[in-house]
Amino acid sequence: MPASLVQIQQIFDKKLEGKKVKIRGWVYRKREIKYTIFLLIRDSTGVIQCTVKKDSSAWEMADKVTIESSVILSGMVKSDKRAPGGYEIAVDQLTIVGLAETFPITKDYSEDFLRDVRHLWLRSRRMTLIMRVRSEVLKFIHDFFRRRGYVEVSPPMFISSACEGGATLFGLKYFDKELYLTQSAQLHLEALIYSLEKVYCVAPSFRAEKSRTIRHLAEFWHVEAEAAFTTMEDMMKLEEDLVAYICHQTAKKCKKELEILNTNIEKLLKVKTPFPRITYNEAIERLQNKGFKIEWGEDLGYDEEKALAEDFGHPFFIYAYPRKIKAFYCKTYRDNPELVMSEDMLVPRIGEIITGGAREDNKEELIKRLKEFGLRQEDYEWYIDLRRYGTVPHAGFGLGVERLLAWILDLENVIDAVPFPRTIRRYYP
RNA sequence: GCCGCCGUAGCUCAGCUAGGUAGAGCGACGGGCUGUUAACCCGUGGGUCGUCGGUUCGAGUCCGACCGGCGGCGCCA
Repeated sequence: MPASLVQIQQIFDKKLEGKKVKIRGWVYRKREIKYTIFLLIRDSTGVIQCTVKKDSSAWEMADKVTIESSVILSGMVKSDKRAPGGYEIAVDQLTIVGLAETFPITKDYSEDFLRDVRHLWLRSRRMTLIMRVRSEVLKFIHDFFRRRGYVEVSPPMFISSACEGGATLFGLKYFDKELYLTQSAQLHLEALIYSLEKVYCVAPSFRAEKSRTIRHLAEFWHVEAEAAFTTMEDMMKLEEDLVAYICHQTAKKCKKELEILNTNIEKLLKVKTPFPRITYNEAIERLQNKGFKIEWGEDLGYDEEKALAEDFGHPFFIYAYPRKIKAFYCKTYRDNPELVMSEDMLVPRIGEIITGGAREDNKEELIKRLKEFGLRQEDYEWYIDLRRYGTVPHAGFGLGVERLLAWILDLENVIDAVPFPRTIRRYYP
């Protein structure tokens, strides 16, 4: 009977003991003693020990094979207490698909070195698990929005005018013109609510912030949503529902990955809506009581955010900020124009994971605010048009995927939440 | 942009305080071992000590500049 091609996990799940199987994968470990070669073979589903005896016709190939070589092998599945996981394959046939040169990653490594060989480190168990969870989290995000009637849209990456501060734009040559990489899809999403009403996207945003921290990437994945006939309060409810949904689904569907990654699953299960909400004024008061030297009107620094986050231990909101420390498009409170309807969701250790709020929907107010920020009206005429033709109260938000993942998975740095991180210093591989 | 730390073998590091022939472990290679669990034992190779300059009879070590990286702040998701 010919060996049937299986994935490694099936050998452990389906009790293929006594059956002849064929697997394809990579050599994860190789250990040799006089009459036996042990090969630990990994594929995308798991790792299994394979034994090659000296009298086997596969001996010659097994002797030659190196760590990380790609192979196809077949043999009998046997139960053996000495094998990791309880099963192993007694190999009778081994083909080397790609003989690997000496693999540079060994048991002694530094963070720095792993960043240089990121393209190879992605094969590690740890990175593989993180990438799987990332994939699931993205799926949960799409599931959530679609159930709520949101339409996925595809915003442009090339833009002609800034959304956030102009200093953090990446400029680039666009034919004979100067353009920028987008910092946020928000402005373009706003244009789409006039027909679709509720829209969202998952797309990269690019920011030339010269930040050297564990929570900044020059290219990060941004979940953004925008909805018509919506207030900031509606949006905060949507945000907390989304984050709670992601946490609960991840805890449930990625239990195995979270356990191997040694993640605090309890933390995810404890996430409950509604999240605590404090105003900016309350935040300042709390901080002053804690002894922070901060005055009303100043923006919260990372130390301040961290101190507040420790009080809650869970995601929470700060809202109603001073107008001057938030973006031009934020809508002011009509009864107190010094404050804007802007809100941040913060989590312990990482800080801000979401910023959202109501957008200024009055044409005159918007033009006034553009001037206040020293922006040229002609660069934003298309955006002002959205207030000229059937303006509507609306709100939206942006969520940083890597920051959320870093919090969920207790990662030390957001760079591990993305396969090929781009920071001010790193763009290779 | 400001502040701090780091750079020695393919990898992880010691050597620097107090200048005097370049070291260890892992990996690689060769050998040994009848079941290994990132095996173990014996052996062999492997270095412009980040770069340039200075001090000195002599610099990995002391001094200066530069380059590269990591982290903190600010800014942000």
